[in-house]
Amino acid sequence: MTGSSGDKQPKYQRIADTLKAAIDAGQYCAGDRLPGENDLMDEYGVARMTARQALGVLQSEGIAEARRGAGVFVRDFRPLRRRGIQRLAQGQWGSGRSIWSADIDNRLLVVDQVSVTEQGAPEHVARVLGVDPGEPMCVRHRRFVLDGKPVLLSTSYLPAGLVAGTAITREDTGPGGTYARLAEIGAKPVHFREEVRSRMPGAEEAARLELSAGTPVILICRTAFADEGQVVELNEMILDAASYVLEYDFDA
Amino acid sequence: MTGSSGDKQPKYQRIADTLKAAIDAGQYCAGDRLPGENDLMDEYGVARMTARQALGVLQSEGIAEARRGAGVFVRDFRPLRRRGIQRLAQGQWGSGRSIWSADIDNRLLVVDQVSVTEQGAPEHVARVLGVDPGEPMCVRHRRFVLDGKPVLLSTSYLPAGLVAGTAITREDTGPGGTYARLAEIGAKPVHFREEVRSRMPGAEEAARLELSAGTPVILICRTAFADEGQVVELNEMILDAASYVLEYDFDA
DNA sequence: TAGTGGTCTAGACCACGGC
DNA sequence: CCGTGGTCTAGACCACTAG
Repeated sequence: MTGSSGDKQPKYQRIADTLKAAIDAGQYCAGDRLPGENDLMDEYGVARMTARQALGVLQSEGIAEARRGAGVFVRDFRPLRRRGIQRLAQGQWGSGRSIWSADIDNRLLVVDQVSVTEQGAPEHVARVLGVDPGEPMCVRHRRFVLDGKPVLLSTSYLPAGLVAGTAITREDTGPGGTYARLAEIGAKPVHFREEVRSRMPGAEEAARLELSAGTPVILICRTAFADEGQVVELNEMILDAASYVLEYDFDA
Repeated sequence: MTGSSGDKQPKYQRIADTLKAAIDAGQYCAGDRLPGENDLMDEYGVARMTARQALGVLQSEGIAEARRGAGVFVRDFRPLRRRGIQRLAQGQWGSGRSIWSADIDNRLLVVDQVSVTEQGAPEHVARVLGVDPGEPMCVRHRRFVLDGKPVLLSTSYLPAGLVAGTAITREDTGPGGTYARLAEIGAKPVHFREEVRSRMPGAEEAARLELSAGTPVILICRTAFADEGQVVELNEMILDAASYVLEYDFDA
Protein backbone atom coordinates (compact mmCIF):
# COMPACT_ATOMS: atom_id res chain seq x y z
CA MET A 1 0.00 0.00 0.00
CA THR A 2 0.83 3.71 -0.05
CA GLY A 3 1.93 2.91 -3.58
CA SER A 4 2.08 5.45 -6.36
CA SER A 5 -1.65 5.40 -6.94
CA GLY A 6 -2.97 8.72 -8.20
CA ASP A 7 -5.06 9.17 -5.09
CA LYS A 8 -4.50 12.91 -5.07
CA GLN A 9 -3.37 13.02 -1.47
CA PRO A 10 -2.46 16.33 0.16
CA LYS A 11 1.20 17.20 -0.05
CA TYR A 12 1.73 17.06 3.68
CA GLN A 13 0.32 13.55 3.74
CA ARG A 14 2.64 12.40 1.00
CA ILE A 15 5.62 13.85 2.85
CA ALA A 16 4.46 12.24 6.09
CA ASP A 17 4.04 8.87 4.37
CA THR A 18 7.53 9.13 2.92
CA LEU A 19 8.96 9.77 6.36
CA LYS A 20 6.97 6.92 7.86
CA ALA A 21 8.20 4.57 5.15
CA ALA A 22 11.77 5.62 5.87
CA ILE A 23 11.25 4.88 9.54
CA ASP A 24 9.73 1.49 8.79
CA ALA A 25 12.65 0.77 6.48
CA GLY A 26 15.01 1.40 9.34
CA GLN A 27 16.56 4.54 7.90
CA TYR A 28 15.63 6.24 11.16
CA CYS A 29 15.64 4.39 14.46
CA ALA A 30 14.12 5.25 17.82
CA GLY A 31 15.77 8.41 19.10
CA ASP A 32 17.06 9.53 15.70
CA ARG A 33 16.44 13.04 14.51
CA LEU A 34 14.15 13.38 11.49
CA PRO A 35 14.55 16.03 8.78
CA GLY A 36 13.40 19.36 10.19
CA GLU A 37 10.99 21.90 8.81
CA ASN A 38 13.70 23.65 6.86
CA ASP A 39 14.97 20.38 5.38
CA LEU A 40 11.50 19.46 4.17
CA MET A 41 10.90 22.92 2.70
CA ASP A 42 14.05 22.58 0.62
CA GLU A 43 13.59 18.95 -0.31
CA TYR A 44 9.94 19.16 -1.35
CA GLY A 45 9.68 22.84 -2.25
CA VAL A 46 6.80 23.51 0.11
CA ALA A 47 5.96 26.32 2.51
CA ARG A 48 6.83 26.26 6.14
CA MET A 49 3.31 25.42 7.34
CA THR A 50 3.10 22.49 4.97
CA ALA A 51 6.35 20.94 6.14
CA ARG A 52 5.17 21.60 9.64
CA GLN A 53 1.89 19.86 8.98
CA ALA A 54 3.72 16.80 7.66
CA LEU A 55 5.77 16.54 10.84
CA GLY A 56 2.54 17.13 12.75
CA VAL A 57 1.09 13.96 11.27
CA LEU A 58 3.90 11.86 12.68
CA GLN A 59 3.58 13.55 16.06
CA SER A 60 -0.16 13.12 16.25
CA GLU A 61 0.23 9.44 15.43
CA GLY A 62 2.70 9.09 18.27
CA ILE A 63 5.51 8.14 15.90
CA ALA A 64 7.65 11.21 16.47
CA GLU A 65 8.17 13.82 19.12
CA ALA A 66 9.23 17.47 18.73
CA ARG A 67 11.85 18.92 21.03
CA ARG A 68 11.94 22.66 20.79
CA GLY A 69 15.23 24.07 19.68
CA ALA A 70 16.50 20.63 18.82
CA GLY A 71 14.38 18.89 16.20
CA VAL A 72 11.83 16.17 15.68
CA PHE A 73 12.81 12.71 16.87
CA VAL A 74 11.56 9.17 16.42
CA ARG A 75 9.84 7.89 19.55
CA ASP A 76 10.16 4.45 20.97
CA PHE A 77 7.68 2.26 22.78
CA ARG A 78 8.92 0.30 25.80
CA PRO A 79 5.89 -0.20 27.96
CA LEU A 80 5.53 -1.60 31.43
CA ARG A 81 3.50 -4.76 31.77
CA ARG A 82 0.68 -4.40 34.28
CA ARG A 83 -0.87 -7.73 35.22
CA GLY A 84 -4.41 -6.81 36.10
CA ILE A 85 -5.41 -10.01 37.81
CA GLN A 86 -2.33 -11.58 39.37
CA ARG A 87 -1.29 -8.28 40.90
CA LEU A 88 -4.45 -8.24 42.95
CA ALA A 89 -4.22 -11.87 44.02
CA GLN A 90 -4.30 -11.98 47.79
CA GLY A 91 -0.75 -13.23 48.11
CA GLN A 92 0.49 -9.94 46.76
CA TRP A 93 -0.98 -7.60 49.31
CA GLY A 94 -1.70 -10.09 52.06
CA SER A 95 2.01 -10.58 52.59
CA GLY A 96 2.79 -7.01 53.33
CA ARG A 97 4.60 -5.84 50.25
CA SER A 98 3.41 -2.93 48.23
CA ILE A 99 1.21 -3.84 45.33
CA TRP A 100 3.35 -1.68 43.16
CA SER A 101 6.56 -3.50 43.79
CA ALA A 102 5.06 -6.39 41.85
CA ASP A 103 5.21 -4.36 38.68
CA ILE A 104 8.71 -3.14 38.61
CA ASP A 105 12.13 -4.69 38.35
CA ASN A 106 15.26 -2.66 38.90
CA ARG A 107 13.42 0.57 38.34
CA LEU A 108 12.98 3.54 40.60
CA LEU A 109 9.37 4.18 41.46
CA VAL A 110 8.54 7.42 43.19
CA VAL A 111 5.11 8.30 44.49
CA ASP A 112 4.56 12.02 44.68
CA GLN A 113 1.76 14.56 44.63
CA VAL A 114 0.10 12.60 47.41
CA SER A 115 -2.92 14.06 49.11
CA VAL A 116 -5.53 12.54 51.37
CA THR A 117 -8.65 14.58 51.97
CA GLU A 118 -12.21 14.11 53.03
CA GLN A 119 -14.80 15.42 50.65
CA GLY A 120 -18.27 14.73 49.34
CA ALA A 121 -18.76 11.97 46.80
CA PRO A 122 -19.03 13.26 43.21
CA GLU A 123 -22.17 12.19 41.43
CA HIS A 124 -20.62 9.44 39.31
CA VAL A 125 -18.78 8.02 42.30
CA ALA A 126 -21.85 8.03 44.48
CA ARG A 127 -23.76 6.13 41.81
CA VAL A 128 -21.24 3.29 41.75
CA LEU A 129 -20.82 3.21 45.52
CA GLY A 130 -24.56 3.17 45.99
CA VAL A 131 -24.58 6.16 48.31
CA ASP A 132 -25.98 9.66 48.08
CA PRO A 133 -23.98 12.34 46.25
CA GLY A 134 -22.08 14.43 48.76
CA GLU A 135 -21.68 11.52 51.17
CA PRO A 136 -18.31 12.02 52.93
CA MET A 137 -15.52 10.09 51.24
CA CYS A 138 -11.85 9.59 51.91
CA VAL A 139 -10.17 10.73 48.68
CA ARG A 140 -6.58 9.69 48.01
CA HIS A 141 -4.67 11.33 45.15
CA ARG A 142 -1.33 9.95 44.04
CA ARG A 143 1.06 10.25 41.13
CA PHE A 144 3.49 7.47 40.20
CA VAL A 145 6.77 8.39 38.58
CA LEU A 146 8.97 5.66 37.15
CA ASP A 147 12.58 6.48 36.42
CA GLY A 148 11.71 10.15 36.33
CA LYS A 149 8.80 9.74 33.94
CA PRO A 150 5.26 10.17 35.34
CA VAL A 151 3.24 7.17 34.26
CA LEU A 152 0.07 7.08 36.33
CA LEU A 153 -2.35 9.31 38.20
CA SER A 154 -4.58 7.67 40.76
CA THR A 155 -7.63 8.88 42.62
CA SER A 156 -9.12 6.52 45.17
CA TYR A 157 -12.48 6.93 46.90
CA LEU A 158 -13.37 5.09 50.10
CA PRO A 159 -16.32 5.61 52.44
CA ALA A 160 -15.10 8.02 55.10
CA GLY A 161 -17.03 6.29 57.84
CA LEU A 162 -15.56 2.92 56.99
CA VAL A 163 -11.91 3.95 57.00
CA ALA A 164 -11.96 6.55 59.79
CA GLY A 165 -9.11 6.02 62.21
CA THR A 166 -7.14 3.66 59.95
CA ALA A 167 -3.86 4.32 58.18
CA ILE A 168 -5.85 4.70 54.98
CA THR A 169 -6.52 8.28 56.02
CA ARG A 170 -2.78 8.92 56.26
CA GLU A 171 -0.42 9.43 53.37
CA ASP A 172 1.47 6.25 54.22
CA THR A 173 -0.96 3.38 54.47
CA GLY A 174 1.68 1.01 55.81
CA PRO A 175 2.72 -2.50 54.73
CA GLY A 176 0.33 -4.11 52.28
CA GLY A 177 -1.31 -0.80 51.53
CA THR A 178 -4.97 0.10 51.49
CA TYR A 179 -6.21 -3.43 50.90
CA ALA A 180 -4.34 -4.86 53.87
CA ARG A 181 -5.86 -2.14 56.05
CA LEU A 182 -9.33 -2.85 54.71
CA ALA A 183 -8.86 -6.53 55.55
CA GLU A 184 -7.96 -5.60 59.11
CA ILE A 185 -11.26 -3.83 59.63
CA GLY A 186 -13.31 -6.65 58.18
CA ALA A 187 -13.81 -5.14 54.74
CA LYS A 188 -11.43 -7.34 52.81
CA PRO A 189 -11.82 -6.92 49.05
CA VAL A 190 -12.68 -10.27 47.51
CA HIS A 191 -13.76 -9.22 44.04
CA PHE A 192 -12.63 -6.58 41.58
CA ARG A 193 -13.97 -5.03 38.43
CA GLU A 194 -11.80 -3.01 36.12
CA GLU A 195 -13.32 -0.89 33.39
CA VAL A 196 -10.86 0.23 30.75
CA ARG A 197 -11.17 2.92 28.14
CA SER A 198 -8.93 5.28 26.24
CA ARG A 199 -9.10 8.84 25.00
CA MET A 200 -6.85 11.79 24.35
CA PRO A 201 -5.77 13.68 27.46
CA GLY A 202 -6.90 17.14 28.40
CA ALA A 203 -4.28 19.84 28.84
CA GLU A 204 -3.94 19.33 32.59
CA GLU A 205 -3.61 15.55 32.32
CA ALA A 206 -1.01 15.94 29.59
CA ALA A 207 0.96 18.31 31.80
CA ARG A 208 0.84 16.14 34.91
CA LEU A 209 1.93 13.06 32.95
CA GLU A 210 4.36 15.02 30.78
CA LEU A 211 2.83 13.51 27.67
CA SER A 212 4.03 14.46 24.25
CA ALA A 213 1.52 15.09 21.49
CA GLY A 214 -0.08 12.00 20.02
CA THR A 215 -0.13 10.06 23.27
CA PRO A 216 -3.52 8.87 24.51
CA VAL A 217 -4.31 8.02 28.10
CA ILE A 218 -5.80 4.78 29.33
CA LEU A 219 -8.45 5.14 31.99
CA ILE A 220 -8.97 2.32 34.44
CA CYS A 221 -11.83 2.50 36.87
CA ARG A 222 -11.45 -0.25 39.45
CA THR A 223 -14.21 -1.19 41.86
CA ALA A 224 -13.33 -3.32 44.89
CA PHE A 225 -16.07 -5.42 46.49
CA ALA A 226 -16.12 -6.93 49.97
CA ASP A 227 -17.74 -10.30 50.49
CA GLU A 228 -21.25 -8.96 50.97
CA GLY A 229 -21.01 -7.33 47.57
CA GLN A 230 -20.43 -4.00 49.27
CA VAL A 231 -18.24 -1.56 47.36
CA VAL A 232 -15.33 -0.56 49.56
CA GLU A 233 -13.19 1.35 47.09
CA LEU A 234 -13.38 3.02 43.74
CA ASN A 235 -10.05 3.80 42.12
CA GLU A 236 -9.83 5.95 39.00
CA MET A 237 -6.48 5.69 37.27
CA ILE A 238 -5.09 7.64 34.35
CA LEU A 239 -2.20 5.95 32.58
CA ASP A 240 0.24 7.16 29.97
CA ALA A 241 -0.73 4.84 27.12
CA ALA A 242 2.83 4.86 25.79
CA SER A 243 4.10 3.48 29.09
CA TYR A 244 1.76 0.54 29.65
CA VAL A 245 0.52 -2.76 28.38
CA LEU A 246 -2.29 -4.21 30.46
CA GLU A 247 -2.50 -7.96 30.80
CA TYR A 248 -5.53 -9.96 31.88
CA ASP A 249 -5.21 -13.71 32.30
CA PHE A 250 -8.24 -15.90 32.91
CA ASP A 251 -9.73 -19.33 32.37
CA ALA A 252 -12.60 -20.22 30.07
CA MET B 1 -7.34 25.74 37.01
CA THR B 2 -7.27 27.80 33.81
CA GLY B 3 -7.81 30.77 36.06
CA SER B 4 -7.04 34.31 35.04
CA SER B 5 -3.37 33.93 35.93
CA GLY B 6 -1.03 35.78 33.62
CA ASP B 7 0.31 32.51 32.31
CA LYS B 8 0.90 33.98 28.87
CA GLN B 9 -0.83 31.18 27.08
CA PRO B 10 -1.01 31.15 23.28
CA LYS B 11 -4.11 32.77 21.85
CA TYR B 12 -5.38 29.58 20.30
CA GLN B 13 -5.16 27.85 23.68
CA ARG B 14 -7.14 30.57 25.37
CA ILE B 15 -9.83 30.35 22.71
CA ALA B 16 -9.89 26.58 23.00
CA ASP B 17 -10.19 26.76 26.78
CA THR B 18 -13.07 29.19 26.48
CA LEU B 19 -14.89 26.83 24.16
CA LYS B 20 -14.21 23.88 26.45
CA ALA B 21 -15.54 25.80 29.42
CA ALA B 22 -18.67 26.64 27.47
CA ILE B 23 -19.15 22.96 26.68
CA ASP B 24 -18.63 21.96 30.29
CA ALA B 25 -21.11 24.63 31.33
CA GLY B 26 -23.69 23.04 29.08
CA GLN B 27 -23.86 25.92 26.60
CA TYR B 28 -23.15 23.35 23.91
CA CYS B 29 -24.37 19.78 24.12
CA ALA B 30 -23.37 16.66 22.24
CA GLY B 31 -24.18 17.15 18.58
CA ASP B 32 -24.36 20.95 18.78
CA ARG B 33 -22.48 23.06 16.31
CA LEU B 34 -19.65 25.14 17.75
CA PRO B 35 -18.65 28.62 16.50
CA GLY B 36 -16.86 28.20 13.17
CA GLU B 37 -13.54 29.57 11.99
CA ASN B 38 -15.15 32.76 10.74
CA ASP B 39 -17.02 33.29 13.99
CA LEU B 40 -13.86 32.98 16.03
CA MET B 41 -11.93 35.31 13.70
CA ASP B 42 -14.57 38.00 14.25
CA GLU B 43 -15.06 37.40 17.94
CA TYR B 44 -11.40 37.29 18.93
CA GLY B 45 -9.84 39.28 16.11
CA VAL B 46 -7.41 36.56 15.09
CA ALA B 47 -6.26 35.16 11.78
CA ARG B 48 -7.80 32.20 10.12
CA MET B 49 -5.03 29.77 11.05
CA THR B 50 -5.26 30.76 14.70
CA ALA B 51 -9.00 30.18 14.93
CA ARG B 52 -8.40 26.93 13.08
CA GLN B 53 -5.74 25.92 15.59
CA ALA B 54 -8.12 26.56 18.47
CA LEU B 55 -10.74 24.29 16.94
CA GLY B 56 -7.93 21.81 16.25
CA VAL B 57 -7.25 21.53 19.97
CA LEU B 58 -10.80 20.40 20.66
CA GLN B 59 -10.65 17.94 17.81
CA SER B 60 -7.33 16.46 18.85
CA GLU B 61 -8.68 15.98 22.36
CA GLY B 62 -11.65 14.12 20.96
CA ILE B 63 -14.08 16.73 22.26
CA ALA B 64 -15.23 17.99 18.88
CA GLU B 65 -15.45 16.71 15.32
CA ALA B 66 -15.24 18.66 12.07
CA ARG B 67 -17.69 17.95 9.30
CA ARG B 68 -16.56 19.48 6.07
CA GLY B 69 -18.93 22.02 4.64
CA ALA B 70 -21.02 21.94 7.76
CA GLY B 71 -19.10 23.00 10.86
CA VAL B 72 -17.45 21.71 13.99
CA PHE B 73 -19.66 19.73 16.33
CA VAL B 74 -19.49 18.50 19.90
CA ARG B 75 -18.92 14.75 20.03
CA ASP B 76 -20.58 12.35 22.37
CA PHE B 77 -19.32 9.18 24.00
CA ARG B 78 -21.70 6.22 24.17
CA PRO B 79 -19.46 3.20 24.26
CA LEU B 80 -20.25 -0.47 24.05
CA ARG B 81 -19.43 -2.56 27.08
CA ARG B 82 -17.20 -5.50 26.27
CA ARG B 83 -16.98 -8.02 29.09
CA GLY B 84 -13.58 -9.56 28.61
CA ILE B 85 -13.99 -12.54 30.87
CA GLN B 86 -17.65 -13.55 30.95
CA ARG B 87 -17.91 -13.36 27.19
CA LEU B 88 -15.37 -16.13 26.87
CA ALA B 89 -16.93 -18.33 29.54
CA GLN B 90 -17.64 -21.70 28.00
CA GLY B 91 -21.39 -21.34 28.26
CA GLN B 92 -21.23 -18.57 25.72
CA TRP B 93 -19.67 -20.44 22.86
CA GLY B 94 -20.35 -23.99 23.95
CA SER B 95 -24.05 -23.45 23.43
CA GLY B 96 -23.85 -22.58 19.81
CA ARG B 97 -24.48 -18.88 19.77
CA SER B 98 -22.05 -16.44 18.32
CA ILE B 99 -19.69 -14.92 20.83
CA TRP B 100 -20.55 -11.55 19.42
CA SER B 101 -24.22 -11.77 20.11
CA ALA B 102 -23.37 -11.57 23.80
CA ASP B 103 -22.25 -8.00 23.36
CA ILE B 104 -25.16 -6.38 21.64
CA ASP B 105 -28.77 -5.66 22.43
CA ASN B 106 -31.17 -4.43 19.80
CA ARG B 107 -28.35 -3.32 17.58
CA LEU B 108 -27.45 -4.36 14.07
CA LEU B 109 -24.06 -6.01 13.88
CA VAL B 110 -22.63 -6.62 10.43
CA VAL B 111 -19.42 -8.50 9.81
CA ASP B 112 -17.80 -7.50 6.54
CA GLN B 113 -14.40 -7.40 4.91
CA VAL B 114 -14.02 -11.09 5.77
CA SER B 115 -11.12 -12.98 4.36
CA VAL B 116 -9.62 -16.34 5.22
CA THR B 117 -6.22 -17.10 3.78
CA GLU B 118 -3.27 -19.31 4.45
CA GLN B 119 0.03 -17.54 4.82
CA GLY B 120 3.30 -17.71 6.69
CA ALA B 121 3.42 -16.64 10.31
CA PRO B 122 4.80 -13.11 10.78
CA GLU B 123 7.74 -12.91 13.11
CA HIS B 124 5.90 -11.58 16.16
CA VAL B 125 3.13 -14.13 15.75
CA ALA B 126 5.55 -17.03 15.40
CA ARG B 127 7.27 -15.97 18.60
CA VAL B 128 4.08 -16.15 20.63
CA LEU B 129 2.89 -19.36 18.99
CA GLY B 130 6.25 -20.97 19.56
CA VAL B 131 6.72 -21.92 15.92
CA ASP B 132 9.15 -20.89 13.21
CA PRO B 133 8.50 -17.68 11.28
CA GLY B 134 6.88 -18.52 7.97
CA GLU B 135 5.11 -21.59 9.39
CA PRO B 136 1.79 -21.88 7.52
CA MET B 137 -1.06 -20.22 9.40
CA CYS B 138 -4.76 -19.84 8.83
CA VAL B 139 -5.33 -16.07 8.90
CA ARG B 140 -8.85 -14.73 9.37
CA HIS B 141 -9.56 -11.03 8.80
CA ARG B 142 -12.85 -9.50 9.82
CA ARG B 143 -14.39 -6.09 10.36
CA PHE B 144 -17.33 -5.54 12.71
CA VAL B 145 -19.76 -2.76 11.94
CA LEU B 146 -22.37 -1.81 14.51
CA ASP B 147 -25.33 0.26 13.39
CA GLY B 148 -23.35 1.39 10.38
CA LYS B 149 -20.28 2.45 12.37
CA PRO B 150 -17.14 0.26 12.08
CA VAL B 151 -15.99 -0.51 15.59
CA LEU B 152 -13.48 -3.35 15.42
CA LEU B 153 -10.91 -4.93 13.12
CA SER B 154 -9.86 -8.46 13.90
CA THR B 155 -7.03 -10.62 12.64
CA SER B 156 -6.89 -14.17 13.91
CA TYR B 157 -4.01 -16.59 13.46
CA LEU B 158 -4.39 -20.36 13.87
CA PRO B 159 -1.94 -23.14 13.00
CA ALA B 160 -2.88 -24.23 9.48
CA GLY B 161 -2.16 -27.86 10.21
CA LEU B 162 -4.40 -27.89 13.24
CA VAL B 163 -7.48 -26.39 11.60
CA ALA B 164 -7.19 -27.91 8.11
CA GLY B 165 -10.49 -29.36 6.97
CA THR B 166 -12.59 -27.59 9.63
CA ALA B 167 -15.08 -24.79 9.14
CA ILE B 168 -12.47 -22.46 10.59
CA THR B 169 -10.96 -22.28 7.13
CA ARG B 170 -14.26 -21.07 5.71
CA GLU B 171 -15.73 -17.61 6.07
CA ASP B 172 -18.63 -18.95 8.09
CA THR B 173 -17.32 -20.97 10.99
CA GLY B 174 -20.79 -22.19 11.96
CA PRO B 175 -22.60 -22.22 15.31
CA GLY B 176 -20.41 -21.37 18.26
CA GLY B 177 -17.71 -20.01 16.00
CA THR B 178 -14.02 -20.79 15.95
CA TYR B 179 -13.83 -21.92 19.57
CA ALA B 180 -16.61 -24.47 19.17
CA ARG B 181 -14.78 -25.91 16.14
CA LEU B 182 -11.52 -26.04 18.04
CA ALA B 183 -13.26 -27.94 20.83
CA GLU B 184 -14.53 -30.48 18.29
CA ILE B 185 -11.01 -31.31 17.18
CA GLY B 186 -9.68 -31.68 20.69
CA ALA B 187 -8.07 -28.28 20.95
CA LYS B 188 -10.58 -26.63 23.23
CA PRO B 189 -9.33 -23.31 24.58
CA VAL B 190 -9.26 -23.40 28.36
CA HIS B 191 -7.23 -20.31 29.14
CA PHE B 192 -6.98 -16.85 27.67
CA ARG B 193 -4.63 -13.94 27.93
CA GLU B 194 -5.55 -10.49 26.73
CA GLU B 195 -2.93 -7.80 26.35
CA VAL B 196 -4.34 -4.31 26.03
CA ARG B 197 -2.68 -1.14 24.86
CA SER B 198 -3.64 2.08 23.16
CA ARG B 199 -2.13 4.41 20.62
CA MET B 200 -3.18 6.75 17.85
CA PRO B 201 -4.22 5.04 14.63
CA GLY B 202 -2.28 5.10 11.40
CA ALA B 203 -3.98 6.51 8.32
CA GLU B 204 -5.20 3.13 7.08
CA GLU B 205 -6.62 2.12 10.45
CA ALA B 206 -8.37 5.45 10.76
CA ALA B 207 -9.91 4.99 7.33
CA ARG B 208 -11.10 1.43 7.91
CA LEU B 209 -12.67 2.38 11.25
CA GLU B 210 -13.89 5.76 9.96
CA LEU B 211 -12.31 7.47 12.96
CA SER B 212 -12.44 11.19 13.38
CA ALA B 213 -9.35 13.05 14.52
CA GLY B 214 -8.52 12.74 18.18
CA THR B 215 -9.74 9.17 18.49
CA PRO B 216 -7.21 6.59 19.67
CA VAL B 217 -7.46 2.88 19.03
CA ILE B 218 -7.33 0.16 21.64
CA LEU B 219 -5.28 -2.88 20.69
CA ILE B 220 -6.18 -6.21 22.22
CA CYS B 221 -3.95 -9.17 21.57
CA ARG B 222 -5.67 -12.32 22.79
CA THR B 223 -3.89 -15.62 23.13
CA ALA B 224 -5.97 -18.80 23.51
CA PHE B 225 -4.39 -21.81 25.20
CA ALA B 226 -5.52 -25.43 25.04
CA ASP B 227 -5.17 -27.61 28.10
CA GLU B 228 -1.60 -28.66 27.42
CA GLY B 229 -0.64 -25.00 27.41
CA GLN B 230 -0.47 -25.11 23.64
CA VAL B 231 -1.36 -21.86 21.88
CA VAL B 232 -4.21 -22.52 19.47
CA GLU B 233 -5.10 -19.00 18.43
CA LEU B 234 -3.73 -15.51 18.45
CA ASN B 235 -6.25 -12.76 17.80
CA GLU B 236 -5.17 -9.19 17.21
CA MET B 237 -8.01 -6.70 17.52
CA ILE B 238 -8.11 -2.99 16.81
CA LEU B 239 -10.98 -1.15 18.48
CA ASP B 240 -12.33 2.33 18.06
CA ALA B 241 -11.58 3.70 21.53
CA ALA B 242 -14.60 5.98 21.37
CA SER B 243 -16.88 2.97 20.91
CA TYR B 244 -15.74 0.70 23.71
CA VAL B 245 -15.35 0.23 27.40
CA LEU B 246 -13.60 -2.99 28.34
CA GLU B 247 -14.66 -4.71 31.52
CA TYR B 248 -12.68 -7.32 33.42
CA ASP B 249 -14.24 -8.96 36.46
CA PHE B 250 -12.22 -11.22 38.74
CA ASP B 251 -11.78 -12.46 42.29
CA ALA B 252 -8.94 -11.66 44.62
C1' DT C 1 -25.39 29.25 -4.20
C1' DA C 2 -23.45 30.58 0.01
C1' DG C 3 -20.86 29.09 3.74
C1' DT C 4 -18.02 25.62 5.73
C1' DG C 5 -13.76 23.35 6.72
C1' DG C 6 -9.22 21.54 4.13
C1' DT C 7 -5.10 22.83 2.04
C1' DC C 8 -1.37 25.97 0.92
C1' DT C 9 1.67 30.05 0.46
C1' DA C 10 5.17 33.60 2.05
C1' DG C 11 6.26 36.03 5.01
C1' DA C 12 7.16 37.40 10.54
C1' DC C 13 8.73 37.29 15.56
C1' DC C 14 9.66 34.51 19.57
C1' DA C 15 11.67 31.05 23.11
C1' DC C 16 14.45 27.54 23.69
C1' DG C 17 18.55 24.21 23.08
C1' DG C 18 22.98 22.83 21.71
C1' DC C 19 27.37 24.39 20.50
C1' DC D 1 25.50 32.35 18.73
C1' DC D 2 22.47 30.17 15.32
C1' DG D 3 19.18 26.79 14.17
C1' DT D 4 15.21 24.66 15.96
C1' DG D 5 10.31 24.32 16.59
C1' DG D 6 6.04 27.37 18.37
C1' DT D 7 3.03 30.94 17.28
C1' DC D 8 0.77 34.19 14.22
C1' DT D 9 -0.72 36.95 10.15
C1' DA D 10 -3.22 37.85 5.65
C1' DG D 11 -4.10 36.41 2.01
C1' DA D 12 -5.63 32.31 -1.70
C1' DC D 13 -8.11 28.30 -4.02
C1' DC D 14 -10.62 24.06 -3.39
C1' DA D 15 -14.30 20.42 -2.12
C1' DC D 16 -17.96 19.58 0.21
C1' DT D 17 -22.67 20.31 2.45
C1' DA D 18 -26.78 22.43 3.44
C1' DG D 19 -30.61 25.07 2.22
